[in-house]
Amino acid sequence: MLPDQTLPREAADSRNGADAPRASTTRNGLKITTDRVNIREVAEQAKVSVATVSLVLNKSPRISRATSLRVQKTINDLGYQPNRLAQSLSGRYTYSFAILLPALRHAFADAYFGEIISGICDRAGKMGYKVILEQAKPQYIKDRKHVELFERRFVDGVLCAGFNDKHRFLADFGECKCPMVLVDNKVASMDHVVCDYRLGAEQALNAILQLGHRSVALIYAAPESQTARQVAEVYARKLADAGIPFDKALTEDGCFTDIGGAAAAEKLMKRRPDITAILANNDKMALGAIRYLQTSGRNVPKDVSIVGFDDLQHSAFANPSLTTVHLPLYEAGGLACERLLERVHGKIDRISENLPTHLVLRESTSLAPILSAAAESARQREPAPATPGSQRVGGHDDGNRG
Amino acid sequence: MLPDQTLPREAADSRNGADAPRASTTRNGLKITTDRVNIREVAEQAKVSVATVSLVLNKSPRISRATSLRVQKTINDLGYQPNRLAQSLSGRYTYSFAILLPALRHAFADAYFGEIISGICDRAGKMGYKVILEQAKPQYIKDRKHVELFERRFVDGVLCAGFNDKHRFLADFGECKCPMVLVDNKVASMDHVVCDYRLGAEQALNAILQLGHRSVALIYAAPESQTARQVAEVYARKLADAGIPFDKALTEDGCFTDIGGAAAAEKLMKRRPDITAILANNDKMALGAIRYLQTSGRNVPKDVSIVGFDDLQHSAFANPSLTTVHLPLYEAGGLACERLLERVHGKIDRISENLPTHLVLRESTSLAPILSAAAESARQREPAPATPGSQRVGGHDDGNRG
DNA sequence: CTGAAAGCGCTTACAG
DNA sequence: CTGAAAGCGCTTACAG
Repeated sequence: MLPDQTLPREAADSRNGADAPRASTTRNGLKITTDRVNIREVAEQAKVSVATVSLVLNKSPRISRATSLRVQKTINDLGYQPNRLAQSLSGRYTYSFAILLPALRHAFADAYFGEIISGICDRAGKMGYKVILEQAKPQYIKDRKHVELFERRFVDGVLCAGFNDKHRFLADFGECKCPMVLVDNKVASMDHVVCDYRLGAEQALNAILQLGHRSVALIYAAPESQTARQVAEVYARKLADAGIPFDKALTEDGCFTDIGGAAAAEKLMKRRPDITAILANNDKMALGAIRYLQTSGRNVPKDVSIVGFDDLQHSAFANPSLTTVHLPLYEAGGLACERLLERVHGKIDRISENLPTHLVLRESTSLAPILSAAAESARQREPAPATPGSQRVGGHDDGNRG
Repeated sequence: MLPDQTLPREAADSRNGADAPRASTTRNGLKITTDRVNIREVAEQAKVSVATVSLVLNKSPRISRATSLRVQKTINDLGYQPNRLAQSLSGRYTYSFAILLPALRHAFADAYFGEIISGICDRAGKMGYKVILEQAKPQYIKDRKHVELFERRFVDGVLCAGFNDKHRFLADFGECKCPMVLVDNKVASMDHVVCDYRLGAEQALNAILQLGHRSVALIYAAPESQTARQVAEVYARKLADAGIPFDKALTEDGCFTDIGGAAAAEKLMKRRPDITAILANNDKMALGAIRYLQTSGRNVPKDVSIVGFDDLQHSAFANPSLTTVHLPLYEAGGLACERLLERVHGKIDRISENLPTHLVLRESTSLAPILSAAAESARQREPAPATPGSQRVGGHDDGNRG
């Protein structure tokens, strides 16, 4: 009896050209052809019809156990693998999804997108799906390549990350009834799986206010992004709740980039040198702000505390390590993938998920300077650890998903 | 006359279910069906055979200009898009490549791989190829999914990044005659496109030695990697050339990670407190080393200079910004993609490319402390710029590719 | 429970 | 220069 996991055998010799007639030889008592084995050969060898092999392949309950086992054995013996082009051409599904990103330079090198992509790929792999990578460059959209993805049968669905209200082409998917889900973004009433930016902003501002900061700035980005607007809203509300009136001069656009974050921090500090804390809408802008503050002679966190959003892997290795709102981007990617498949199968017709965040307290935040000075005399100094420890705050892991 | 770039028209109404008989109506004088248009309908409308449409589609020179134009117009009018599953099933190519990465956690969030992936995707898009993402997890290899990529006709070729001599499964591609190219790695005699790590190491060590450093450490990684071995070789040779004997105690494995880099720096500095410069085999380890040095009370670069390899985007935004060997990873990905296509088409049967590097001088390097002290008195201080400037050294852009 | 046959939408010799 | 026909390798009603 053969072991359970018989590996497919490779017919290594290919003396015949691709167009030569299929030459079959008998070796080890098994029929082996020099070309790829197809379903017809399996059928012949197992003495059943091609239809039966197909049904076995697709685990149809209509096939008797005996027949199924016999066919299965033949499949293993011959090392048969169904041609997925033929499967998809005849069948309903391509078993592929596309990830569509904005037209940023070297977009796939961005750690934010990388987390989402990793989450999607891992989950897709487990579901038997392949993932292709696409970027929405202007010419791409003009040529309607995003719709072509479906029309030419490349994919069953698309996962979009990094888009906002301004990306009007997103509506094309809805018009074509093409399954599409936004990951970590909301646009109109489209399907989405997002991190809870409101909750994240609350967690960040609770920490900042608790540390005694009263002059708190916001480096925002892309007012076209619904999640970014939510952060701005919570920022205004939480300060108001603490008796601090909203001041537009304390907010600046950082364009989601490190350079933009540095530039925004510079404008803010020049306008309001009394700022003692800055909340940034992502880690890159937060790190850019730190960079500016340090090169302008300020100490982070003693002079100014910084809080970001994302919790990218290298944010823990910055100096100082970054206090930030952890966004479950990897999980959002995976969940979007799963829901998208259910959507493709018609099991659900609406995707709307909201994943909880938590704050990761690291070195870039401290007491407001005025409190810090008071506490200084009463406190002992401890050496900083080599590897930055992180403290998790406000985790809502009981799953308050919408 | 219709404009040149007529967009395909969508039959927006789908009152008929998917399985309803194909309903054709006439609107605007054009035949429009509620289902996807296929090649047969184009042929009927253009009053030619299906074969002719196919030949027009594939720009065969055997079709007369008049016929070609007429068919082309019908294609535009009907908004016909060939089903690529059918094209690939009948034809020779899938028009897809796979990117295969090692089984690291969240591998796609890694900026190093991200640069390579971006380079591949951009070039593949221009070549009309799609790119799918795969990860070589243990079970994946055990199930021979990497070979299945070809056997089940998912792809025409595979681009591998991040592997080394220990990844024995790479040989499977050669046995199956499956086109595969290694990006930024060499293994045995397999096809590859690499950055010139020898040149990079020379550029880094030239700079370090010129700054007067004599006690120079190396944080290496993966001796199974041929490129990493090359850096170690050049390190030993350049020091020897400068009259500094090789000392194993000055080298430590950093496992290619930031944590590993920090740990390696700690071991090195405890063993040899006199070290004034460290060369790390990648940026992550370099940034980890900086992190350790700073938290242990040392100043980078005044006490210890650090040089990395990669030039990742965020390395320019570290504090201090990182002096590093720029690896043309984006370009390597693109070139590998291009060569792989030539290999698939049988135009070449061997890929071996070597791309030049250059050093980017930033803030993490300075004169050796002893020289620095001497120079101190004679030098004026300048304030550091907000955005770190970079100085490019040793660029060999005249293309000395092997 | 299984088989014969039509069909998915293309490409590619082969004829003319 | 163009067409009729076979074929790529599957799936899916439809019969029995």
